[in-house]
Amino acid sequence: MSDVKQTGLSKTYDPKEVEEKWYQEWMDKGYFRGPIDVEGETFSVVMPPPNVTGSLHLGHALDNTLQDILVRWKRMAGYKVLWIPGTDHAGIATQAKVEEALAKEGQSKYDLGREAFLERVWDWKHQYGHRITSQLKKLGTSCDWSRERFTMDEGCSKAVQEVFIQLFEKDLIYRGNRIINWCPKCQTTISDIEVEHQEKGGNLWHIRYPVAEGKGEVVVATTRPETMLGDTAVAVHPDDERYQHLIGQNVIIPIIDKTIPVIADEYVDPSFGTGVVKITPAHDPNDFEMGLRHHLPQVNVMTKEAIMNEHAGPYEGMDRYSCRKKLVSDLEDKGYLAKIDEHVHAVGQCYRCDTVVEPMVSPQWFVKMKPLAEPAMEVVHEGRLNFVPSRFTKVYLGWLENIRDWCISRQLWWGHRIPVWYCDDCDYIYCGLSENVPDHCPKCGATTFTQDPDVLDTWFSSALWPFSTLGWPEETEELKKYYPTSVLVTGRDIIFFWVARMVFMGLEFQKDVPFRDVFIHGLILDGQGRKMSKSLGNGVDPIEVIEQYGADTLRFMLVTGNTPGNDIRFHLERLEGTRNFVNKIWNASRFALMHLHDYKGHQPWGELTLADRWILSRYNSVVGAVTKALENYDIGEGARLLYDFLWNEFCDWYIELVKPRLYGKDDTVTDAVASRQTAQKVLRHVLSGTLQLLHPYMPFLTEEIWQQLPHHGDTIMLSSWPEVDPNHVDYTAEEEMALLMELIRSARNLRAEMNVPPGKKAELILLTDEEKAQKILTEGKSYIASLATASEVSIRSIKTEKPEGAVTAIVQRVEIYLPLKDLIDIEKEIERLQKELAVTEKELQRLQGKLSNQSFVSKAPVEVVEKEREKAEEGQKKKKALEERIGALKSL
RNA sequence: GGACGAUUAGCUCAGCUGGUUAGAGUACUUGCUUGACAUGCAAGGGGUCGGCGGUUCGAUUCCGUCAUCGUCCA
Repeated sequence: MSDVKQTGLSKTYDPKEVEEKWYQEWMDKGYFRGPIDVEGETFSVVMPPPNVTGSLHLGHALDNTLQDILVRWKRMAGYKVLWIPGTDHAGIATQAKVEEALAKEGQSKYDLGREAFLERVWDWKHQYGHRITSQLKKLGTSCDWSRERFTMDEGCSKAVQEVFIQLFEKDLIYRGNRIINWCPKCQTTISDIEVEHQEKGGNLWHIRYPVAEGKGEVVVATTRPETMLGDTAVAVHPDDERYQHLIGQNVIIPIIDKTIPVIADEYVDPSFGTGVVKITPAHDPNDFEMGLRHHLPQVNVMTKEAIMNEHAGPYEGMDRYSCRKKLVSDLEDKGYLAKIDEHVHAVGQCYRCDTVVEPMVSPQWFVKMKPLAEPAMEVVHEGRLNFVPSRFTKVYLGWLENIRDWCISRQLWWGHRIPVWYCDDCDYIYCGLSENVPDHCPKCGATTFTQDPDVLDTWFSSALWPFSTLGWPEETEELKKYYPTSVLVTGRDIIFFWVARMVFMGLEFQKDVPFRDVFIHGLILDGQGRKMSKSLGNGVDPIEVIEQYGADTLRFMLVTGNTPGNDIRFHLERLEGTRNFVNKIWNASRFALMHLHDYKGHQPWGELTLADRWILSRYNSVVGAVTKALENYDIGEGARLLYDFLWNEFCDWYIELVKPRLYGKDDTVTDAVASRQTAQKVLRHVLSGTLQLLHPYMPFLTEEIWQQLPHHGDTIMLSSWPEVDPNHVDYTAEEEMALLMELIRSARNLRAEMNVPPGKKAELILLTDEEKAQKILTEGKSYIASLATASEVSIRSIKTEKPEGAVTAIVQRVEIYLPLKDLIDIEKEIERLQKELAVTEKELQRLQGKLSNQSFVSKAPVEVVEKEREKAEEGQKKKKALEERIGALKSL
């Protein structure tokens, strides 16, 4: 009678209850907390803070799964781990949401006023700010929630002020009247990288500007005719022979009859349009620079709403596009329009609302980038900062090399207020903490100051995230212990926005990189390869996926079959495959548990069978390979290795091989009890270790099973990461099993081709003269019998008489005979063998061709040549055996 | 205009520093209620690795070039 007990586990795994239970347990026990007073090597990560009012999308799910995998792995590997979570106040996005809500009540933020409006935003934050973090918990993220931060909490705000003040004092922050990108809809400036350029079909209008003195005209090409109202010059290239005579003269802007000079500047591209360009310093960044070089006035012709203003003469009050239309038709009527060409050009749009951005001159705050960018580039060259994959280094460096000053002021209410006060009576500026605003202006003695109304770019506070979350500007233990962080995991779309800025801020304020590695992953696309977006409606809600399939399935699926940095197409079918894998592990574990109820933790291994030695060796190799994959950030590769090992080697082979021993039905062993105990030990060891390797990927499932297996410790989370055990590396066992597996497959193939009913046991005769093979066959006889459904397996010498009425296959110098008596059709069998012979001959030919190539033999490494030679020999023997068999059948 | 990535089985993707008979999942075909699992088992079919050159004894892998698609920058 067998020692099988029911486990009480259901046939299919139900993630829901399991996941909630374990997450709660981990939280209650404080397993996620970053230790402070414990010595040891550290591993720290700051979570890219999602928008506080947002909800979890697949991008977050991927990003945080990757972080969680690294974090859980390192924690098991004995590192002192700190993973800080948090959320971002997301200036424009959040403000827009609250404004939207207000609009539904028929109100605007101006109706409320600044203070009341901010209260509303805080209310909103308190109400919805926990949604995304609770969603992250469903995903299984093991971050230290006791240290959760928010970019506008007290500490982060303090850091922001401190950084602003220090940069101001170092002259790295300045206020300037410069050209910025203005979003007429959001009513704020945005930085250069917040402008998205889109190719759009437009026109190139050629406009005649009459020469002021004397006769003639110049024709100017422009994509934005309405800005001509703000022209303060036209420019030509200094070497352009066509226009030499005009340099220094004046031309007249049509319609408004304004006289402006013709200037010469290297910047002008003589081959573009007519080689004469209009210069509008107030509405174009390049013209702005040129205007500075030539001391041209700046004429702003638009309001903040992009409505033409008083400088637009007859067009005052029109929006920029109606103005364009009207102006063009007026020019045409008056004969000033030379021609219209079709022209594709890049139009800058607001990343938030897609409104076409208007370059404008306006007083704003800027960060001087050159001195900050230099060290941020150096650390990469010095190897102190690494990008994974490395190709992203170029993207990062390229941006920093061509960087322009960063406009950090935003005309919003929600955000970090700029810590600057202006004297109401003179031009004195105070920059510092609010509690230290002077009573009297040191310059004029006035007693009233007004704070700058603007707030800072959200990315300004995000840039400080790696040290503000650790408590800076206080000198905290966290900061000492965990800065710099180990790795930043983020999408490739925010290298500029965020990564680069964290690096220079970290270098400036901590004198060290904020993280040593930057692990960049791709974006998640829909099945057709399109970006997921609200407007397309092709988004997939990770929470729905978790509810349907479980977090482990989602996590594993997201990181499988993908290489670092590459985009991922999201296919629902892939979820099913992963769910099946989860279920497979569940059932393999059920099997193990059925046979482990009486497991006593038997001390010695006992006598290991070939199958035991094989699976232990394979398991060991997987331990090494998975660890190495993780070290290289090859998360997908690690997942693949575990999938293959568990499904193919552990389930399909080892469990099948070990069944007779566990059921006590292996009559080939002398001591059935001892054999069973060894099997139990190996089964538990390998399964338990594999679950540990899998834990970073599938935290919930692995914990659930591990808890039921015989184990030491309270949680798999804090169990020690498996290490390679050299005693279990056994290449001989791997080789021997490989032969047996091949034989079994081959025998099964014969049975299938001959339509032997699956349940019917049939005799197998194996012939070989190889001593080694004979030994292996003898040892593996019972495996062959059980897995190839053989009634009897006889092993004989090739020289003995060949079985009659049998079908044949040849595997590595072993001839397999499946005697079927009269059932076989000799003609058909000859045909089958001839097919096989043809394949063998073809391969042999290829090998012989290679070996007879003198340069191959002399130039290729010896091992390679030797390997080819062995294969050729093998093929030769197989060929001979096949020919003999065919000959024998023919002579019947 | 510049840079980067992709192009491998019907579909989705692996394939590290050049030597495997080019792999997986899925789909497909055939047969199976085999005492863990039909979310499963077994056996199979399916690819001139985008085109053209080059380096090499040998190229899916390295180099050049072109094509198509995508992304970023200007």
